[in-house]
Amino acid sequence: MTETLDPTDWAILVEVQRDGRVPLTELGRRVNLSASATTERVKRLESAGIISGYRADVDLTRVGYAVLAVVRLKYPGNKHEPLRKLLADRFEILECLRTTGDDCYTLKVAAGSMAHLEQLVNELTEFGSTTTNLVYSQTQPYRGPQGPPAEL
Amino acid sequence: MTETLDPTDWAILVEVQRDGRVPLTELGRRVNLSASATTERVKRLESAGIISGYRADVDLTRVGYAVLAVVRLKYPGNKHEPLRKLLADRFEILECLRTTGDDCYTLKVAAGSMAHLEQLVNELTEFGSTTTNLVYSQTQPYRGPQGPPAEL
DNA sequence: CTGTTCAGCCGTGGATCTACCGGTAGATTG
DNA sequence: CAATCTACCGGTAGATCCACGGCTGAACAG
Repeated sequence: MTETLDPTDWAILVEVQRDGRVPLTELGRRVNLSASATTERVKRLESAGIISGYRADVDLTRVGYAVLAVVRLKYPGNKHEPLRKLLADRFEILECLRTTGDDCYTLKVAAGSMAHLEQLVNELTEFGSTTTNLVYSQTQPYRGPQGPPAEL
Repeated sequence: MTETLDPTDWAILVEVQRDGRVPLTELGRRVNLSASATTERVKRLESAGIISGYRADVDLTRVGYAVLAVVRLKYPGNKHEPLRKLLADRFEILECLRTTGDDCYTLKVAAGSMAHLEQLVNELTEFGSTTTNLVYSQTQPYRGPQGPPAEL
């Protein structure tokens, strides 16, 4: 459990989060390690589940999703299966966080138009009351951890 | 602008979002295309900005970030530079969405402990009133578009 | 001190992948 | 019809991946 990550591991993590397709030889060059040592470390990070996968980042607006919204869902019941099913079916729901507080779920939703968003929110309103906020802009598409957490 | 994506392009996007490190030859096999044709399409998607990058997914809990939270920030002023600076400095702020509604910003924040989160929220409270919700769980780490948006 | 163990690193060589080339079929245009 | 364009294919040289064995230094027991 207590996998201690040394500075080289963190350097690798920073690099692969920035460029997930960097060849292992080039990665080794950047962190001052041979290709084989780099390969071993990356494989260790992968099989330990620290690197859980690699993914391409797709620009939503350029593929037709002009509208991004944050929808908070106040969900009175505790029948979670129908909601899980909706999440599995509707790929427009990019992310779903279950949280503390009045709004049990916080969703990130992409839609092609306001009409499309309206339809999605209608489906969600089946489950409870919703609060929707449109997204003007997001600073970074995503950003991962760059080092160990501050110790307090 | 109106880059029309055919079903093969979408198949490629789905695959590289699921496995960003798949070799182009294997990717071609999966979408029934030769390696060179696949390479051309991927490069076109990249240079058109549709694929904006590749990144490794790091499991936050396994690298010491035990706490995930959604912080909404009500930001009365319109001096945005100091906030931008904080975002650039604090890598614990994973995502920052500027939205409509009372809460101008919605942030996703990772912390190593409640004390660490408290400190981060204190820094944010310099800018305005905050609402913090802890995250119990998230369905998928992330999910991108799997096809064109519904037409309405 | 000496020998053992082990983790981490390196270099090597065969298999695989990438980048680039020319060639072809079908659609479009003049 | 000829010219052109797009998307595809196959082939090849060079780069990369991957599994292997050897090397080194630290930790440790005798």
